[in-house]
Amino acid sequence: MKADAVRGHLDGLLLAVLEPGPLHGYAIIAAVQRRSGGALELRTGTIYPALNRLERLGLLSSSWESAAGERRRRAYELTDAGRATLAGERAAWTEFTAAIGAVLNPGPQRPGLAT
Amino acid sequence: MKADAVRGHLDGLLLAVLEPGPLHGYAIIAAVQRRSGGALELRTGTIYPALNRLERLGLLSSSWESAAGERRRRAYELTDAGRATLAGERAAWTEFTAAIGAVLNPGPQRPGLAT
DNA sequence: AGTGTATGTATTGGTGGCCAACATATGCGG
DNA sequence: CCGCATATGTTGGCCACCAATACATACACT
Repeated sequence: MKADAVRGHLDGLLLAVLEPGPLHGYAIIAAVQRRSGGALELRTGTIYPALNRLERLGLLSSSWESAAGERRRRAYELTDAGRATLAGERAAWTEFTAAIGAVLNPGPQRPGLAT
Repeated sequence: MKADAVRGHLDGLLLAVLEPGPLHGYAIIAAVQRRSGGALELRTGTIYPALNRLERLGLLSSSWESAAGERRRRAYELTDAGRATLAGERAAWTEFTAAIGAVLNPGPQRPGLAT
């Protein structure tokens, strides 16, 4: 998978992996990698600014977890607005793949029956 | 569809619309738009440099058509290398959608049955 | 006690690909 | 002869993401 592959779809990925429950940055990277079967390897320089942005937009909320004997970690959680946006991202993804897919793999042409 | 949507997939689109036969620039834009159901509207500033690049790479060949009573137009045609690359782009597209899709819409989890 | 490794958060600079805008030319209908 | 649709092309700019870097701490090992 080329480096730049997630371009334009990063927000959806982040929101999606946070849907089941809160995660911190490192765990988000691991979750994306796992759920993609190892195909997507996000970098910290990619997600931290993105998480920050999503929080500023009100799609995520964060809180520091500092259990004793643990490094401090910041857990991100979906807000209601985030959930709504995630639904939108999923719809956009469907449209996007349909559009590109239709050009890349046009179904069997049936001349004369096109609508 | 956001403006930047085709980023990273442009080459595949161009090769795909040229698969059935040669087309000139303007017709390529129209073909992509038609096959995508109107969702993808490429700009001349997008495709002309791209077509040039693909020709330099040997994936396309071009020839000027100048029928009498017609504006001059440059028809682009797939080369064998272009056809091979198109196959690769299709495979890459499948991988790409599988990866993003798996993160965005993880199938019903079946704990304990994961492979 | 000291060293290394894995975990964890964060910032900075750079790049490349696409778009918006612009420039130009011509066939054709009114 | 004027405007519109068709047609090919160039230039500048933006911005999202990556690579590299920096730093801090828990824990295992010696």
